[in-house]
Amino acid sequence: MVADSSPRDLVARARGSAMVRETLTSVIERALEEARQAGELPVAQLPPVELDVPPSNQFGDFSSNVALVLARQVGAPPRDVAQRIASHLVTNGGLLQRVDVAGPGFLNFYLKPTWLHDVVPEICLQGDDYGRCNIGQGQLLQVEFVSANPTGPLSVPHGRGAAIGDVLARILSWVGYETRREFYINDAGGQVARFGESVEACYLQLLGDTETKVPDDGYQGDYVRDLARQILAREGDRLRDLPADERLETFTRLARDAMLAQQRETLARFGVHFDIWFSESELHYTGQIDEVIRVLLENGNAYESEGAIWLRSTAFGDDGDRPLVRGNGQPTYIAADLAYHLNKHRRGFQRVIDIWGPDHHGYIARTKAGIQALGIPADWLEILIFQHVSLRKDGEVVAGSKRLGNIVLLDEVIDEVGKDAARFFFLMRGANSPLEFDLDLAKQEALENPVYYVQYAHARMGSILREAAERCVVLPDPAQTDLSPLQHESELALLRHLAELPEEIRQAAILREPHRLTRYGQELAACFHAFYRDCRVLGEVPEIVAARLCLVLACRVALRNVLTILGVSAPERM
RNA sequence: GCGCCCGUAGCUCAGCGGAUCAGAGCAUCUGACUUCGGAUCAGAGGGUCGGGGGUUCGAGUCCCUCCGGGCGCGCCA
Repeated sequence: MVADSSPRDLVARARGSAMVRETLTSVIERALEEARQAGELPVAQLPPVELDVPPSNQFGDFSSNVALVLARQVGAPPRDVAQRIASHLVTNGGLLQRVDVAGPGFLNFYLKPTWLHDVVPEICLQGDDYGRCNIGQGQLLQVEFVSANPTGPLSVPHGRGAAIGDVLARILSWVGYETRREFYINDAGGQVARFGESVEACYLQLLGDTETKVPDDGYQGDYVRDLARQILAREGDRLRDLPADERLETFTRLARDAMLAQQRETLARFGVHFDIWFSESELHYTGQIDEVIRVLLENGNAYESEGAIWLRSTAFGDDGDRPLVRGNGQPTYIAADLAYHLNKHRRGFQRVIDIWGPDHHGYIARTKAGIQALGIPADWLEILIFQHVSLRKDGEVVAGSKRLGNIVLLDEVIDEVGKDAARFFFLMRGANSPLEFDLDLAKQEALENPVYYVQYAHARMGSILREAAERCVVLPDPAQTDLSPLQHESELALLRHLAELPEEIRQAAILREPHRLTRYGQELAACFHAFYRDCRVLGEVPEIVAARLCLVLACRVALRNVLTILGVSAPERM
């Protein structure tokens, strides 16, 4: 049952599959360079080498379209170019077994068959770290998301933003960034004051005041009255007799704190924890907003007109100049936001990603213009917009409109479908696509539900390993086990998927697309279920039992890592 | 009017730095349990990738245009 492994082979194995792409890429790059020096590729600059996994393994383990990309520059038919490259590829003694030129000019690479088997011990060796890499090189990076006004509970769209931000942050830390999650509390503007005013009015009404009404542009929901009741229960009627401005200030503060606490609690049960809660009002009272305005006036990127101060955002590609300070002397939201981003920049973040809802896309141009006006490069800040969320319930689509007052709360969704399903569903679509969240499906404890499908695969892995223990089968050491019995098509397909995890994570990070991992999880689960059907683990001859148990161990590591990144639990039993 | 997003199978959506890209899940139909969890799996039907131009040897994929849907365009945050 022990492999034919000399120590040297084991070393080679341990370096194994995560480096397969890198190794192959450098082999190709070397061939390109040699071909160029031989005068066969007369181009100034060689393109980056892209490796794809072909749709069918009859096209090899990996393929590349470099020849197709180069053909025009070289001025030769793609297949000829491919042939020239292929002739410089070194195949002897290495990873690479064979290269084909196929179709219009693809290079198809066939690797030594053992490369897939080498994946298993490597995964088991790396364990919780399988899938990590270091393209971020420890750069300090911030993801800012949710950042709701503290004037109400979090709703469904906040949930989508929270899931995207949280998982993107985790993905980025997996690829080597030093990542911080930050929540910007918009607690300084007129909205918060109006909210305080609304709560204050309810409070006074509870004390029998029939004169005071909630302002028309105030907040009307039941939660406002609930909050007033809580304050009444805790503080009694003593707030009634405070001087008017002090009373409003008090209610604004109490209301803000209460909503913030509630939002924080909702996020916690959603599995989202922020490193920093940054208060907008801090920017006001520390003079950072005044400073930004002064700087912009001094460097000529702001000017006074019509009694207001304007950001010259048109100088940086925006459609119009934007007010920074109103006629009444109050700074606008943008002024605060620019001060905030300058603050982030000063805190040393090498890159910042803001995740905004669809209603904010109009602010991208002015914000980017603003930071440039402050001397910060436009690409230092990335703004990711996610699209609208609708809910499907009992076959009907629920609008979730704020205007109609029927907003659905994130808490309600978590209550109904649970944290795991909620997170998973929010991440099933690309941020650019509108998302229809099917509550009925998310709630089902059945195979149709993708979350259960994936989690069930994990539970099934656990079940096999438990059953093995029941039967007193000793768990094999993957590094010492001959894995060559893994030859069934289902086993090979599973191995290929396992080998791709690091690349999937890398792509999800580079493209800022967390939804790739929910899809990957579904694919991996599907591969595992197919393997389970085709290949019995226990009760076979010992060599096969050992090899397949190793495969199961590796699958469990990979799937658990995916679920960990998604913030979805990986149950041993269901 | 301007801007952003979307339009791919009956439904919800992947694929969009061109080729090896016509895909997944659900729904529908048909099959598979003395055995590690059938909460599973296999198979089938189903799409001129919104329309039309263009670039290209080659276009869901890039460009233009039109149509349809969603959302934004305050000295609100």
